[in-house]
Amino acid sequence: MVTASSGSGRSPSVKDVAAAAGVSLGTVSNVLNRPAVVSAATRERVERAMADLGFVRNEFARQLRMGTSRTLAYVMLDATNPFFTDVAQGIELAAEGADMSVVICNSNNRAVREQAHLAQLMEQRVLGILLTPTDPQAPWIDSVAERGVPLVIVDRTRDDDRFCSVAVDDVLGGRLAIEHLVDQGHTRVAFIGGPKSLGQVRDRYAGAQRAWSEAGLPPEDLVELPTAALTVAEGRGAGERLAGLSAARRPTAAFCANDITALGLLQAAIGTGWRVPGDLAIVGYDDIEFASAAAVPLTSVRQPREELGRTAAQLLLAETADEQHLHQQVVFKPELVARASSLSTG
Amino acid sequence: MVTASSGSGRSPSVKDVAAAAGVSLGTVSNVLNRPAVVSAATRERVERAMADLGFVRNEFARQLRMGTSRTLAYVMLDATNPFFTDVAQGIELAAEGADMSVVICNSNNRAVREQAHLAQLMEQRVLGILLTPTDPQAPWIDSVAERGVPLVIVDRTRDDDRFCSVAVDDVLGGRLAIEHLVDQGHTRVAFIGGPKSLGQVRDRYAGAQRAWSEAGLPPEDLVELPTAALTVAEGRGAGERLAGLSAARRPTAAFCANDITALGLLQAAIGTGWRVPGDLAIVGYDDIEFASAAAVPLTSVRQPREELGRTAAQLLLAETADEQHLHQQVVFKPELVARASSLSTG
DNA sequence: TTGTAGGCGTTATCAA
DNA sequence: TTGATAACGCCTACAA
Repeated sequence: MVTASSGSGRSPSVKDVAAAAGVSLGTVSNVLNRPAVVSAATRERVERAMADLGFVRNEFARQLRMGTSRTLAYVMLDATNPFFTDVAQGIELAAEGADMSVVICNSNNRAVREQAHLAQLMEQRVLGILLTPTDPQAPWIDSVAERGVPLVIVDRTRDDDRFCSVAVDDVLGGRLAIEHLVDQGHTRVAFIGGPKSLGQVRDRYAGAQRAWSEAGLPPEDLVELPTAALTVAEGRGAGERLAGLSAARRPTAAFCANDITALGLLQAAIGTGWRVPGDLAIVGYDDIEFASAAAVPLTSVRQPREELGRTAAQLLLAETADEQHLHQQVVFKPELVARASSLSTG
Repeated sequence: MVTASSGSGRSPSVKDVAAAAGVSLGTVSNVLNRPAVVSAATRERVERAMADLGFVRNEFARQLRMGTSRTLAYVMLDATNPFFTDVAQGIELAAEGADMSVVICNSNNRAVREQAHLAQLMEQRVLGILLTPTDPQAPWIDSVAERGVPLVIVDRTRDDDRFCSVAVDDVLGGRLAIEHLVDQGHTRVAFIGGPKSLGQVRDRYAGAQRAWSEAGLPPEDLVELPTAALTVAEGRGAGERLAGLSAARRPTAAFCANDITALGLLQAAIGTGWRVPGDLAIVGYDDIEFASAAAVPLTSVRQPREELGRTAAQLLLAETADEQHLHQQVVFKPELVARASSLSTG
């Protein structure tokens, strides 16, 4: 029952097992990898020896010999952001289905960490890498490809097509939000979000503007309230700026570039005594778990997060399997989830 | 500039580099591991050859030879729970400081996944394992220790002391919440949470009861509203049950076993038209990011999450370094963060 | 300062 | 069905 290994200097190898079972090393290997080929009696003897010794197969030696691993890696941008954990979840499910394992790394939004992780993963000979990059154009991403390691870009896109990528159409997302608010009869709407250096913010705003002008509404009635970041505090601040406007000039609805900002705005609105959506309708973006848990359940634009991860993993697996693989850029469509914060009770 | 490796069957080894640079294999190894010992000229030649060939050191071969890895693993219970991602963050920081790398696995609350991860990690010869177990008493955890792999239990405790563990004192947390509400003058309070099969719920309730009786208040005035899970919906449901009570019998405050439940309760309260904290004071638990973003910022009990992870990693590193290591159970104290949802204005 | 040789634990090939 | 042996790529003595 108790293992012999505890206390021993190094863990037992196939050689030790072979000696203990009184068979050759090759037979032990056969028990491990092609049990059918070895007789029941010896197999049992070997298995008992393995159990007695507490044998654990050494993955390093195995991979060295085999030359190929069955491990994918996901280098995520921010492990504390629920968006990415859901993406990771999708990746894991797809990998599990293909009998692969996944190692998750976290760059924490720092380029140096990303580089370090990529270097380490290449040394570990992972089969392929999924990456949400700090900067999609960064040159070190190319060097991964040059080393022959398949890489798929997740939730970002690149100008060229040297990689597969999966992303969500943020322009469409912005459009959906505004079309919904226009449908609800709003003719003066705030766009709250920033900074514009974020591609997501730019795209969502662009989609909003396009939908606005297509609705035939004057550009100046889509009021931009820029924020320094997509945080609760900035959302609250935007709410206070809104409160400072005269009733005539004040928008009757706001589209926030993400849910966090929208929650801040909602907090400010309720604090001011506004009814939501009566005095101010609010639409967020991301449909985080807490959007529906808000005091007034928040209308939001949902991105297919798990599916994003699943698809990315599938593209990666396809690329590892097929040498003559053609890179493809998959773009998912977001969808609007309408809740109380924007639905005029009527 | 362009690598020679792309397209070649297998990636270049030290031998290839040696051939390309016109030196011996040992010299290449020296360039890699003891650059000081090789002359500047040859070093440069070797380095150029490595760059030209796109050489990447094979970590498997390296570890196999060296016999020891510099990798820790954290098997987390639920990657989508912000609590655990913060713990993971703390682990990563501590590991980074000790020049170790961390692989994160996710059991998704499923015992079979946990077992599979543990088995795989042992095959990968990780230096040590941090684990938030699905069941702290599970026998397969012991078998990790029997194989001589250090393991630290995170955010759970075991009856025996065969492992180091770090956890937070939930009994104290429950006590803090109730003491705060009693301080605020409440004499009829609801405890909302469940199921009791969760140790956390049991402990928080026990602490609440203890503080309540120590305040000299009659036990029946700490009203238990059990829930089937710690979800928004269950919190909302509890709110509706509260609304069904006559004004005389209705508690003036509620302590929820976690923030998610508290947010559901808050939603119901605002929906019913209650003022918070005027008609109902609310205290949650966990101090998740969105507690402060709620419509009425939520009072909550905060656990030192990053510190939990950091300490766990330090214990693990100590255990790997010291053969005669004594296991210790570290218990952190939570703290109450008072916000508007429980602070009587005036 | 550089080269040579042996072995880490595994798997696969081939012969018995 | 089993056993012996040769790699896999790297690191470290030790020899030159």
